[in-house]
Amino acid sequence: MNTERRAPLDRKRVADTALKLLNEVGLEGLTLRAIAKELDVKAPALYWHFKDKQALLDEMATEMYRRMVAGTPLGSDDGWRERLLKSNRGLRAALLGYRDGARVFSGSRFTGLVHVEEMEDNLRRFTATGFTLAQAVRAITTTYLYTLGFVTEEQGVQPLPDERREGYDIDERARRMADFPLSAAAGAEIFQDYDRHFEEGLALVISGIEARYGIE
Amino acid sequence: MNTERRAPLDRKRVADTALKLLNEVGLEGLTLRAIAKELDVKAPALYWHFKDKQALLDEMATEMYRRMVAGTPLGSDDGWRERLLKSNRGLRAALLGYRDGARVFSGSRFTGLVHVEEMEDNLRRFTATGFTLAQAVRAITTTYLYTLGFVTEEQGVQPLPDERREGYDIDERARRMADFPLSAAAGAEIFQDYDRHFEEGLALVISGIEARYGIE
DNA sequence: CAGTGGAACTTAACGGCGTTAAGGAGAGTG
DNA sequence: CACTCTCCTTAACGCCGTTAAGTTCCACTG
Repeated sequence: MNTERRAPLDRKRVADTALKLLNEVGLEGLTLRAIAKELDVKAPALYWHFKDKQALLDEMATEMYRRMVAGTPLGSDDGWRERLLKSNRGLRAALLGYRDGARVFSGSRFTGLVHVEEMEDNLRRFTATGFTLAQAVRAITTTYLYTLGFVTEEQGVQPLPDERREGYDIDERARRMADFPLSAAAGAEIFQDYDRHFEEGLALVISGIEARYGIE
Repeated sequence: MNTERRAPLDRKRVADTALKLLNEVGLEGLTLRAIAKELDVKAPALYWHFKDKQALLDEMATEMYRRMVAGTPLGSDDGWRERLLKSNRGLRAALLGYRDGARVFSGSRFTGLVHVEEMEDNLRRFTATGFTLAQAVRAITTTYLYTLGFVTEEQGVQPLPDERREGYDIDERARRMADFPLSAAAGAEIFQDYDRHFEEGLALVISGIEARYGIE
C-alpha cells in the first residue's frame, strides 16, 4: 500500500493550481471543492491556508501580477512612452492569459507589497523626466484603467483568445441594426481585431499625456 | 381579509425593485429570494419574466442606461469634446448611483437596442466633424473604457459616495510603504479626490484624441 | 522513550443559493 | 360549464462557502 505522504500544501501551490483550473472552468466554475479536488484534498483544508475564498483570489491576483512582471522585461533606458507601452501591453497579455483574468484581477487586492517596487521605480523615472508626482500618477493610472477596462470588455466577448462567446456574431448584429447604418458598420470596429484596437486606444492615451503635460 | 389581488409583475417593475435593493445589499446580497420578497412574491415567480438571473441583471443594466440617458442632457450644438465630457461624466454619475454599479453594468448586456440610438447620433456627429468612422469609434470607446475602468476601481474602494471600504486608510498605507517614498506619497493621488482625478484622466484621453486625430 | 502539542488535515453538517418540476388559482373565451 | 392561458406557489434538487469537531502525524520536551 501507498504510505507516501503528500507534501503539505502552501499558499503558492494552492494559488498556482487555482490559476490553472481557472482556465479550464472559468471564474464561475472555480469552486473551493474543485480546487481542493485538484490538490487531492478536501475543501475545508483550504481554510488552513486562506481565511476565505477572497483571500485565495487575492493570492491568485498577486501571482498573476508576479508572472506579468516576470514576463514583461522593461529596458532601463526606455523613455516614459516605451515604459507605458510595454507595461500596459504586458498587463493585457497577462490578463488574457487567464479566463476571466480581468475580472479576477480587478476584483482582488494584492497581498503584501509586491507591486510597490515596480511602482516606485516607475514614479522615480517619470518624475526624473519632468513629470510632477501627481502627473506621473495620473499618467500611469489612466493608462492602467484604460487597459483594465479594455480587457474586461474584451474577455466578455472572447473569454480566451481562441474562443468567442455566443451572441456576438457581427453580421447578425449588423442586420438587427439595419436602421442605424453607422452603428451597424461600427461592429467590426468594436468586436474584432482587439489587438489593433487596443494599440490604437493606448496610443491615444499616451498622445494625451504628451500633449497635456508637455513632456518631450 | 384582504382579497385585493396584486397587479401582475412585469420586467420593468422587477428590474426597478432589484435596482433599489442593489443599493441596500450590494451585488453579493442581491439574491432572487430577496428580490422576490421585496415584490411580495416567491423566487420562482421571477422565472416567469426572466429566463435566468443574468437576464434580470441585463435588464437592470439596460434600465441603468436608460436613466443615464435621461439624466444626461446633451446639447445639440455641443462639439465632440463637450459630448465626450458630458456623456462620460453622465456615465460615471449613473454608475456611482448604484452600489457595485460598474460591476453590474460591465457584466451585463443590453436587452434590445436602446443604446444604439445615442450611438448612431454620436457617430453621425463625429464623422460630420471630420472623424473617420474608425476614429470616431476609437475615440468614443476609449473614453468609455477608461470611465468603466475608473469607476470599477473607485467602487472597489468606495462602494457608495459616502462610505469607504476598510483597508484603504491612507496614512496606514503610507506607513507600510515607508521604504518607498514616492509610492507612499502617491496614495493621496490614488485613493482620494476621485472627482478631480476622473476629470484629469478624462482630459488626458480627450487631449490624445485631439492630438492624434488632429480634429480642431 | 512516553507524553505533549501543534500543524495539517478529514468528516459532517449548516444555511443559503440558482434553478426546475409540478401543480393550482383566477380570468377570459367557446 | 369546460377549456385554456397567464401568473404564481410549493417542494425539492444539487451545489456553494463556511464552521465545528475530531483525527493523524510529526517534532519536541522531560
